[in-house]
Amino acid sequence: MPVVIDQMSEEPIYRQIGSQVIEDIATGELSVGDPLPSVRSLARDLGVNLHTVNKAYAVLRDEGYVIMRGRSGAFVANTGGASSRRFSAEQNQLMARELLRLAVAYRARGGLESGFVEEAARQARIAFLAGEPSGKGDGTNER
Amino acid sequence: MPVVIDQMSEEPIYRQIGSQVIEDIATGELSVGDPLPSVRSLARDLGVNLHTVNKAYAVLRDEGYVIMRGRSGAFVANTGGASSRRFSAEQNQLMARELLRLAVAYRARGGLESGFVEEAARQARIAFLAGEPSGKGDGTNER
DNA sequence: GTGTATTTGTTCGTATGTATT
DNA sequence: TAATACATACGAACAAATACA
Repeated sequence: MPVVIDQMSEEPIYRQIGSQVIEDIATGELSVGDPLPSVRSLARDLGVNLHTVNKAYAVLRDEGYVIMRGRSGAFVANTGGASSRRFSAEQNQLMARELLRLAVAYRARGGLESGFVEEAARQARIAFLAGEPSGKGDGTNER
Repeated sequence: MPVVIDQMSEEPIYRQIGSQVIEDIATGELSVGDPLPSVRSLARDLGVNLHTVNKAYAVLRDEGYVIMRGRSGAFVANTGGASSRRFSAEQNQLMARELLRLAVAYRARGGLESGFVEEAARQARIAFLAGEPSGKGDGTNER
């Protein structure tokens, strides 16, 4: 996957990298599931900092072109850039697993099924009550 | 014990394995005392490294779902988390935070409050469906 | 029983992406 | 931009348990 960087260009380097990766996907040079070079190796080849490549990859990920895994690196995603459709099905399945895990642990502590459901309903009320999820994720503002 | 791994998922592989083992325990497919596949065999079946499976088992052990006897393998412990049988307010507060986090994320994906509560109730039903540990002769012979 | 081979979990080291400073 | 620490995943080598002739 040859990538050429023009240091004199006005376009940011991370954008140049990203554009060329998208180009390769479009032309078919990169297929779905293909691995991208690691941020370190590509950064070395291009003579830029690894954060520059990482930035490029992160943007591509946010745009839905690639997916990134811990050690395996970055891979071409199966969406041609359709960042909008962000697999809610997978997210829901993941959430279901988490809920089951919590429920099993709750039961193991001696809790009852009704107690778990009630607690879930209570937290749901809090989550959907807040007009703006300002502090996304964190739940220290319970009461 | 069929385990399915999604290499493209954002959830770490070791977590995917662990969640599905918990699921099998909750549904009764895995009973107390049942041996889990060896880390190597399962790793080979899944096409991942043995350390990934080992990590999954280690987490399950720390959470109390399984016990590991050196090189004899891993076995299902007496009902998830039974090691900490006491009703812990601290644990429940942690659970509440998790629930709130899941609910907020669910809402962010466009879900409704009723949908979240229903899903929680469904998972709770599964979790409490498994056979109650009828005071069996334990079996946690440490060492 | 004994020696060998296989299987198993463990230890050490490495590579990678991410977050923090 | 650089440096660091951390979490995830993999590979090679090791030591204990097991199986077998």
